[in-house]
Amino acid sequence: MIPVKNNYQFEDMLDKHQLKKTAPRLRVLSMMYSKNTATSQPDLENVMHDIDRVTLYRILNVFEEKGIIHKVFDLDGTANYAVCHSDCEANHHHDEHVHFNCTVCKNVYCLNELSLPSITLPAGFKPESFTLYASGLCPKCDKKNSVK
Amino acid sequence: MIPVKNNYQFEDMLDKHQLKKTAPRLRVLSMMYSKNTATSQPDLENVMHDIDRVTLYRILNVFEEKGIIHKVFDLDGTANYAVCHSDCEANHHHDEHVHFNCTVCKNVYCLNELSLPSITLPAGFKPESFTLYASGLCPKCDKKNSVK
DNA sequence: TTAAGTGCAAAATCTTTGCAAATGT
DNA sequence: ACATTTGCAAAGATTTTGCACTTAA
Repeated sequence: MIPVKNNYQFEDMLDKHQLKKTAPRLRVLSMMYSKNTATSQPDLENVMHDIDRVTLYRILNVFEEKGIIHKVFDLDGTANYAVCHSDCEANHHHDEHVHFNCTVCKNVYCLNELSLPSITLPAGFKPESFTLYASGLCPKCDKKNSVK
Repeated sequence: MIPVKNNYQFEDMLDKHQLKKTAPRLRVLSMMYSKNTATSQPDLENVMHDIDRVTLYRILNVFEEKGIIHKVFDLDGTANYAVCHSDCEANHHHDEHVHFNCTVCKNVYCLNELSLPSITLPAGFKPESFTLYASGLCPKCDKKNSVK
């Protein structure tokens, strides 16, 4: 699990990447670290009405460039962003884990704890990274389903 | 490998799905079966200048609904479509294979021949489908790279 | 003949760009 | 003080919708 972080740690993260510690950036970081699912630009926009749409796009882009978050597309093709493991570097993500996209609530979970089984590709293909996507029912939606 | 098909077979495919055998649909089918990589709407648009942009969107959508093709997003989040295995059904795709996205030519290859190793998800997750995405150099781009 | 499919125009989204004002260091 | 970041307006790009015309069956 990703450990909970406080505001000082978010400020440190921005410092480390030579980013100014602005209110919008700290709020985005805080929101992303408070969830265990990935966040899309619309998710941010729905909550942070006072921050400009464009600013949110720019924050997501710069965080991705710096390796603070990584991008993952959900079943609808919407870009979702999740906080990276400590071993992510700028422009070189180590996001070789499993992404789970719930077909009901649409949330994208990064299952960082699972490692990928190795797989051999046909001759000639030189893979640099792997991601496994699973889709189906997440624990919450599965529970709701069986209760009724 | 997906066997090469002729025009009669494309007409049969449309028949089977209660779709009218129109020229635009036959041309899209023919193009998609002639390649071993997935096709995006822009790909079609670039080649078929005389077919309306909207028609191409609609053809891709109806083919996907009928289970003739399936959608896969590339590294840029662009929707690409690839012809399905015979065991795909309407709205229930069996595309549990490996997708390879080349970082140079951007092509998406469906490696149908590879099956996925089974993987156990954390408790509570009920997966319905899996897809493994790999990205890196495809055989063509790797060859070009090593020649120079 | 008529239901389905296409083309065009226009609307709705989604994302990026340019620039002046505001903010962090 | 100065470079960075933000907000706003506008441009670009992508995808969808409505509707009249055309085509396949």
